[in-house]
Amino acid sequence: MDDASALPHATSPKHQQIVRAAEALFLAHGYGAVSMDAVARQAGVSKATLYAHFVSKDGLFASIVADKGQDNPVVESLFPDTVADLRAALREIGQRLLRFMLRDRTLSILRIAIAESARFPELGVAFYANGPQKFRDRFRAWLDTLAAQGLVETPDTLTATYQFMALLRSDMFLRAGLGLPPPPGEAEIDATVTNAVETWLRAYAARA
Amino acid sequence: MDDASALPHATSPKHQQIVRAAEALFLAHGYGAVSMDAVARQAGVSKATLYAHFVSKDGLFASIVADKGQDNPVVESLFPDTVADLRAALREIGQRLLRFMLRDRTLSILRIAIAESARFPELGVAFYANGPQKFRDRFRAWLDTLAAQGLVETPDTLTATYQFMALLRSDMFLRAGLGLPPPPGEAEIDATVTNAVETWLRAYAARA
DNA sequence: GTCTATAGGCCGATAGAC
DNA sequence: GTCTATCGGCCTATAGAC
Repeated sequence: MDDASALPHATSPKHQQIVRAAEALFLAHGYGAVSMDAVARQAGVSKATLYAHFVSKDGLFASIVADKGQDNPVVESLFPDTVADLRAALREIGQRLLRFMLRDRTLSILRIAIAESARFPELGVAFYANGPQKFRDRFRAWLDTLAAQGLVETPDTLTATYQFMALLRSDMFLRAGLGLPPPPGEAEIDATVTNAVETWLRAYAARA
Repeated sequence: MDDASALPHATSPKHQQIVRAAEALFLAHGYGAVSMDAVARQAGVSKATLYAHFVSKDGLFASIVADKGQDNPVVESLFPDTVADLRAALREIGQRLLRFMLRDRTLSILRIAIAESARFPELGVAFYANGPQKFRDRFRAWLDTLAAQGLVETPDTLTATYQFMALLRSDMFLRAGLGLPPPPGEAEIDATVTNAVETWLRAYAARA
């Protein structure tokens, strides 16, 4: 997003101050509610300096949000080639994914992406590609290896993947996205994962 | 929200023009992106008239959104006391609910509720209560009667309800909420409903 | 590169005539 | 009740000194 030939280098201390401040403010309050004055104040620089590093508010916002969602719960060790206990493996994956989806940071990015999807269509695309799509592809590939080993039975591992993710979200993801109190507790998360895994296994576990 | 003793009557023609204009603009563009000038222009009244009917922009927005989400797909005839074909009944309910959730109007309201849930916390509560919660309660009551008849088997009809709704949403609800192209097609909706019903039946249909 | 100071515009909200 | 006209403020963005 930056023009490296004209704009200061991204490793400059003030640049990083600006990025940190903008990230915190945009994620917390959204695009419209954050002014460039507020970003400059929080970053401890003048507005002119801010505009020396980023061409516009749009540009600043886009460069901030474009780099988000890079972290995700896809850890290779979660998807072992050989599985002794399918139920336990699914629970571990489910716990990891659901807790990631319910993190404040994840929900903040989701809210921004949904709220500004009309003004910045690429936001929705980036969020989906970096988050759900990345997990979906990795999980589906894992299911394919399990299917080849006869551990799961389905002609459609893509649908099985979508359903696993949907069962995990249950209604907690919607409720958390809407900011409904109370926030999900440990017990509720554990129970949702267990229920999701049991229902999914009834549909897709090999009938021995 | 209005002070009936000081503000013009809600049945006034100009009042309705304002409400219609504000509803269209807020749902299409969100709270921050819509100015009172724009509402007045689209309604064909002056800004002073607008402020004679609504005390502030916040008040206008709240009174608009508070009345949304009253329509929902809960139709009593969808939940018959006796069910000859459980699969067919679930498919009919699923088709109805999923198509409702994917309507432009529903998604617009959802986006607004999520985007402005920080500034207007009651928005998220109202959306959830008028939409998902209403369907959830009605569907669960229906499942209870089916369980009493031995058609479904579960000690936890609430979880079974959440899972049915989640399986229907699959990932289409998230994708549509993020505005990702292309919008869901007929074939995709039909297939998602079928897959949801089949997976749910494997988990909860009585083993006869 | 960074600052102070400000241009120029749009915003929400109101005053006052009719 | 409805209008025209306008206020004061905050916004994005920039000019000019250092």
